[in-house]
Amino acid sequence: MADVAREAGVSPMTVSRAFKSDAYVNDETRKAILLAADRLGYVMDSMASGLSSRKTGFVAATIPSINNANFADTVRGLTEGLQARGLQVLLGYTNYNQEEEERLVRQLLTRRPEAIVVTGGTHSGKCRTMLANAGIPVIETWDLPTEPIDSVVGFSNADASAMIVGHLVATGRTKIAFLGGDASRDTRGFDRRRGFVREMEARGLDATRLIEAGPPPISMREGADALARLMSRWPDTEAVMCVSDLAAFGALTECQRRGFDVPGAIAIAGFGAYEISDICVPPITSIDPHCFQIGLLTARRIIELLSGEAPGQTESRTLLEPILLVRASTS
Amino acid sequence: MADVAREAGVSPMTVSRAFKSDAYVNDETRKAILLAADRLGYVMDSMASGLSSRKTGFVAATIPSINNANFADTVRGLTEGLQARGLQVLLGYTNYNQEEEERLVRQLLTRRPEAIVVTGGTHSGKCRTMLANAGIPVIETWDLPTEPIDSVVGFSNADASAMIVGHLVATGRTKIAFLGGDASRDTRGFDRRRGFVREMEARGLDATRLIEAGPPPISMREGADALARLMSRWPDTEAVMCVSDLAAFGALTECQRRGFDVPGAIAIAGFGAYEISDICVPPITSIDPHCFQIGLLTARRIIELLSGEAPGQTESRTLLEPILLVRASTS
DNA sequence: CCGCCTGTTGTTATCGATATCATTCATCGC
DNA sequence: GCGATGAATGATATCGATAACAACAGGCGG
Repeated sequence: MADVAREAGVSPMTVSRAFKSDAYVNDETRKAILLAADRLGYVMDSMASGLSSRKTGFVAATIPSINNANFADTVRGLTEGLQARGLQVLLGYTNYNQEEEERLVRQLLTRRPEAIVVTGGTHSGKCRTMLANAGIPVIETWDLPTEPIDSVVGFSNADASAMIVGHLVATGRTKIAFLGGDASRDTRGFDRRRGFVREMEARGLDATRLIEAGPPPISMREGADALARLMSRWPDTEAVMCVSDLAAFGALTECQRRGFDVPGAIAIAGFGAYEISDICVPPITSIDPHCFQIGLLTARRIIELLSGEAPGQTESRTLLEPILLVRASTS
Repeated sequence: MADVAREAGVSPMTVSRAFKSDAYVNDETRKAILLAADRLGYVMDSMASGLSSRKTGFVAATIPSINNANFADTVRGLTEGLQARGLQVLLGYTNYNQEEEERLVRQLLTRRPEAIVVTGGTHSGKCRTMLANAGIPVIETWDLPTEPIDSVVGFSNADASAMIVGHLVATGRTKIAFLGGDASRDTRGFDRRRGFVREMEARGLDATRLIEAGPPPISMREGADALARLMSRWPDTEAVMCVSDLAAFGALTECQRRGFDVPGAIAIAGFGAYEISDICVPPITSIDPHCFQIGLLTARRIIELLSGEAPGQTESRTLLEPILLVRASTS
C-alpha cells in the first residue's frame, strides 16, 4: 500500500480511504490512486485490514457435507445474501460428526469471523461453549433446537415427517415404514424419524417398521439396499418414507429392479425436494424445506445483528414452513 | 494472548511458541499455558498470526458451482490432502462465469492464500495476470490448458469424449448425437463437444447432431427437454452422448416417459460417474474422471511447491486417465 | 575455572492496514 | 475581514501475533 501511495503521490492513509467506498476522498485523487494500484497490480490485504479494523469480512459456516444439494443451496442463499454487505462465507464441513464439528468450529473461530452459522442444533459441550463465548452472532439452521445458543433459522423436521405420514394415510396406506440412517449422528434425520413414530402412534398405527440404512449420509445405493431388507422383512409394506430423496430414489430403483410397482404395490416418499425427485419416473413425493431461503434468511438475520438493529431475543427464531410436494410415487 | 501469558506467568512469546507444535518450549510450561488458555477460553487469532508470519494457512480454490457432486469430490480431496499440513481451503464459486471468476479471484487474493486452485484453464486476461503475478503456486485443474499459468492437475476432456464415441461405434451405432450446453461458458463442456466432433469426423461419421441444452450447468430437466428436441429433429438417432450424467439421466427419464427403449431404441452415455448413473435403471455408461484424486493430487502438488521441493517446470503437469464405465444404457 | 553448547525464555521491531486526532485550505455569512 | 464550517489529507498509535536476536541457566570438556 505504501508503494501505491508513493506512486500516486499521497499518503498511505488516503490510499486506504480510496479503497473504502464511503470515505471522504476527492474523486480525482481516488481515480489516480485506483489507477496507480492497477498499474502496480496491487491487491488489498484483507487480513491486515481485518486486524486493524476488527472486521474480517468473514462469516463462518459449517455444513454436514459439501456433497449435498440441499446444503449447497443453503450456502448459495447465504453467500448471495451476504455479498451485498461485502461479507465472504468461510465454509467447512463436519461429515455429520460432532467431534469434527468441534474441531472445525475452533479452526473457524481463529479466523475471527463476524458471525457463525452452524447446521443443526446439537453440538458437543465444548463446541456450545466456544460458540456461546465467541462474542459474535451464532445462527443455528435446519433445526429447531430446544435451547438455542442465539438465533435460529429453521423448521421442524418432525412436523414435516408428520405431513408425509398424514398424506400417506390419506391415500389409504397404513402399513408404513421409515427408512433412515443410524439414529446417533444425523440429528435432523433422527428428528424425521421421531416425527414419523410420533405421528404414526398418534394415529394408532404400527410405528415399528424402521429400517436403518447405515451411518449418514444415506446414499442412493444404501437406500436401495435398505429397501431390499425392508421388503424381505415386512413384505406387506404399503408405503415407505425415506430420510432423503436420495435414499428414496435408490429405493425406487430397487423396486424397478424387483418389479414392484410404484405406487401400485408400494408408495415411496422422500425429503428435500432434490431435482431428482421431480424428474424421475415416477416422480417422488417429497418435502421442500426451502433450502435456499434458509440461507437467505440467515444472511438477513446476520446483517440485522451486525447493524446493531433488533438484538432483542424475542425475534431470534425464524421459522420456515416446509411444503409437501405430492407426486406420482404416492398417488 | 497477553492475558493467557499473564495467567500462565510467562511472556506472550512463549505462549505463541506453545501453540506451534514444533517450537522449543518446556513440556510443563506448555501444559500450563494450554491449560491457562483453556481456562480463559482463548482461541488463537490466525489472522494476526498470518500477518506476522506471512503464512495465512489458506489455500484458495474456485469451482464453477458448489452444487455439483464432481467438484464437491475434488474439494474433499483437496481439503483432506491439505489438512495434514494445517492448510485450510477457502472456497468460492464462479457460476461458470469468467467475469465472476475474476471478481472472485481478486477477492480471494486479498486473503493472501499460500496457493490458489482454479477449475479450468480458460480465464479472462485480467484474471490470468492476477494469478500469474500473485507470487504463489497456481494450480489449474480439470483441464489441460495449452498455456498453463503454473501447475496443472487435469485430464483431456476431449480424449474422454473420444473414448465414448469409440465405445458407441464399437456397439454398432453410427447416428450419434451430442447433448451439451452453450459453447461459450463451460469450457470443459465445450472440450467434450470438441472431442466428440473430432472423433466422429475422424471416423467419417456425421458430427452435426449437436443439441444445445442452454447455459451450463445443464440440469436433469434441461437434459430431458433437450432429448425431446433431439428426437423430434433427428428421430433416427441411435445414441446420445451427454455432457454430464445429470443431463444423461434427464434424457433417460424422457425416454422412459416417451416409451423409447434404452438401450434398444437409443443408447445414452453421460460423464462424471455421479452416483445416479450407477444406480438408475438402466445404469448409464459414463466416464470417471477421478474427481477426488484431482483434489488429492492438487493438494500434494501444493505441499511440494510450498516445501520448496521440485519447483522445476518439467513436472508441472499431472495427468489423470479417465476411465470408461460401460453400463447397460449402451450395451 | 573458563568457554561453549543446549535448552528455554524474554525483548524489540515488524507484518499491512485503519482509528483517531490533527492539520490545511477554501468558502461563506455577517 | 474574520471566525466558523466542512472537505480533504496527513501523522501517529495500534490491532495480535511472530521473526530475529538477546539473555540466562545448567552441564560438559579441557
